[in-house]
Amino acid sequence: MKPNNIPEVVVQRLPLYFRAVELLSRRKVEVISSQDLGSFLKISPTQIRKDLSYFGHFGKQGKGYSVNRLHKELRSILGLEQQWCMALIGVGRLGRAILSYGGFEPHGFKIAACFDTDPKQIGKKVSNCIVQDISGLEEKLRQSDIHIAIVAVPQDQAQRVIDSLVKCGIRSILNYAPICARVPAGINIRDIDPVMSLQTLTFHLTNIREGSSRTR
Amino acid sequence: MKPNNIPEVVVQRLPLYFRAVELLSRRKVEVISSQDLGSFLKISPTQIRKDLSYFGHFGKQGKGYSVNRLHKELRSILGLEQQWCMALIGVGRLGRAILSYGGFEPHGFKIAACFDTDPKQIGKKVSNCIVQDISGLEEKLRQSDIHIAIVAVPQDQAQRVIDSLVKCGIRSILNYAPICARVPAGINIRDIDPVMSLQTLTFHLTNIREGSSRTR
DNA sequence: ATATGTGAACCAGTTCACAGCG
DNA sequence: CGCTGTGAACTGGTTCACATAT
Repeated sequence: MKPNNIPEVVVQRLPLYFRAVELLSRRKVEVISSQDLGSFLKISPTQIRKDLSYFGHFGKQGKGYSVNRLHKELRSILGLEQQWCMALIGVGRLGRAILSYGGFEPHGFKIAACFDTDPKQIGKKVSNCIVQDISGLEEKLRQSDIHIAIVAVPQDQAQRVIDSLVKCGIRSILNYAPICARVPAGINIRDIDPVMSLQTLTFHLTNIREGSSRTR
Repeated sequence: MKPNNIPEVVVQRLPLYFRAVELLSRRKVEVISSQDLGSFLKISPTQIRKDLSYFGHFGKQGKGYSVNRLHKELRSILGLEQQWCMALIGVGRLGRAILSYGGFEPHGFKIAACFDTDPKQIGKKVSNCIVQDISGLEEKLRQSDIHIAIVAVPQDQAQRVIDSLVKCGIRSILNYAPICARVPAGINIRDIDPVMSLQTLTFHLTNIREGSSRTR
């Protein structure tokens, strides 16, 4: 049961399950049924069972899922047993906000280096991180174990930066730039764009209609 | 052709189209075919044509879509002809980052008020915005035209805050808190959680397999 | 000739229904 | 008996194929 072709929708729900199970674990809940987990996450129990069954038989019939077991399994499936080092590209207003954001480290994600092209920034220390010239990226990647890059550069520089990240061997990118980046097959990119989210909200506000909606 | 039941997936692609068309407009491109727009956005031309056809007949056979026309239409469809005022709830580290982020205003989204529960914060000025007690929210909503709330409070306060937002009549929420919030039907909530995005990336890094992936 | 708009065909993802196990 | 795990049925979203317009 070591799968190799999980639908992407399923992969996107896994972190959700993990988060729920972390919470349950903290609350000392020991067993949870797909029923209860489902009503908590607003996902159908069948969905949850099917998703989890891609990876193994974690549940106990008649009982449910051991929270502890599920926690461990999801941690392993998602690759969260190690700490992940990341490089931040772009230390403008957005980049600085990301650097000062304390939400990554508790989850095992660490910004280990930051880069910029602006000569005025290079050498400066921002949130305990010395800004380096982006030309040093490849070398830095060799000597440290950075596997994820966060892109926080302006729109017009983003594609170029992403290209050089890929050339340096980065395969995972968290992209905050408002572009539809072109990446070769095998490279994973995840976009974060609050403005686009807001625009779907205003669509609903403008086109008054019933029914709530969600995304991930 | 004024629709009332557009699939949510379609709604989520509209901002993407809008962004592309904005860019094309800036580049003085006058006409674009679904073909070309598709290869730019990595979306099939048929998909684009079908999506747009929900809202009208914007294209010209044999030519393509007038960029200008499409820009205007999408602006109208998404409700972006007006400026939207937003309330930010929570001015901790994350909230401050959001306040200082300059990416909202150029797109017509303005943080018009910010709130917190921490007495130490109340009355302080953060990025030109005076922090108010959250108890003043309902009044503030009455006197201004705020229709969107941004939630940037800690996990354990988020559901409570969202409940009171809903009670105050807010129907659109951009949620940065790592929770699966319960909202009544008719309320739209969009979650932004970079950690979850990172976790899907580490899944792919850990379970080495081919094929790139994307989300929105 | 070229590109849109759209019903029909197709496919992926979700839900159903139930067998199997604790 | 309760809840998981899963093939089968279904749903809705995407792509195909072509009629239609310029």
